[in-house]
Amino acid sequence: MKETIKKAAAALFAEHGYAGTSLAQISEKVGIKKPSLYAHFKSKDHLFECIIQDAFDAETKRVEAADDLYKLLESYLFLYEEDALFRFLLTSSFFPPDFLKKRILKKYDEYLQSLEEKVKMVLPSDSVHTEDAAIMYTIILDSLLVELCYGTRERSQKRLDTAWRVYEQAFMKGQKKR
Amino acid sequence: MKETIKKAAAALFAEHGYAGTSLAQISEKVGIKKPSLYAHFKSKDHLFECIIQDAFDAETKRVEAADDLYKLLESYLFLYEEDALFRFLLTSSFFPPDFLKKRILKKYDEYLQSLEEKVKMVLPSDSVHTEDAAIMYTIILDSLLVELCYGTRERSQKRLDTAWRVYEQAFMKGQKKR
DNA sequence: TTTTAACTAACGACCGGTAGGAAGGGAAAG
DNA sequence: CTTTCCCTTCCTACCGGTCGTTAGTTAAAA
Repeated sequence: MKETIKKAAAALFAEHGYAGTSLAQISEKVGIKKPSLYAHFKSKDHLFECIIQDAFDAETKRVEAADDLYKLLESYLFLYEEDALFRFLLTSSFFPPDFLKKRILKKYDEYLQSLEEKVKMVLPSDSVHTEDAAIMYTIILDSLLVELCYGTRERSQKRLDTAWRVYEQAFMKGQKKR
Repeated sequence: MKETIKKAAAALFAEHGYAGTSLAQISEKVGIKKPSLYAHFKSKDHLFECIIQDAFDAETKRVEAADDLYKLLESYLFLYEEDALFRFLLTSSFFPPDFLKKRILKKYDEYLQSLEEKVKMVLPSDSVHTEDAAIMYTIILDSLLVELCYGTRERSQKRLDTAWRVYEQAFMKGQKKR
């Protein structure tokens, strides 16, 4: 049940934001009455925090498990379409409720850092500009996430293709092409 | 007075979102009572729409007046810090209230298109990959806006530097460096 | 027998919005 | 020049509705 509630709430929070989603909407989507939510979560804030913790954990695992930089980028295309929890993470990071702003910023920082380390690990150590490569990678990722929020799937794919061509040319010369 | 209200509302909407900002907060910030707002705007929706129209108009003008691609990117760094109306545009585009989602998406499309045309105008016509250059430019811009929302000023600047170095190398070889 | 998870009822606070009137300024009429 | 009138802009008081949350109860599970 707890998971059912989190799932429904994540979808609603992702679409309408924290302030724009009411407990009445959540309970209705789950199929229970509003006060019943309090048997599982002690407040709206608490519910939100539980979900975002799940979302960060899942995303961290994904990044840690990745071994191909391009595939990691590409995976976000599917993820955005099919995983409400990921959409929740995205919109809540772009626009967190006030009471979580600081903590989310911190987590985003850690996330960026883990991404940079991942890039430095995967890229050949004889590359001269690994730091630049890491920054450029986060640039591509962030722009991809923005495009996913707005554009069509096709346009996101095109953006990824173009960006990756430039990226390979700049930082992976001589490496095996994917 | 109308302008005073719009200014205060824009700052609040930018920080807390549409649903997270109440008319009571706005009127308090302005220094009048809540019902007085209705002498100037017929509803909360209407107020929001007026502001976002202003914001889009201002941003469109800025892009049209630009003649240097790098300077245009750089200008966003200042803009984000000093212009509440721009921050409003940013957050409202990332996360629009439901009743405006469609219209804002459309405006964003037009905005991207005007940006692409701007890039094609400014870049030398003998460039082979003007289309790629245009897409890559929007990638850099979007990622810069994301970083502005989260990171420090310095990190945004670094991101811009790195991205621009790659961009010049890929699309402006042989052109005068800035 | 204790715990858990659901319910109904209701709370105070706040929401966007309305009614109706007071104060002030500017233009028109005397 | 004064008076009247109107329009704008603000106010106080209040509306119905929704918000997140609590109290108290019930029924089934452990």
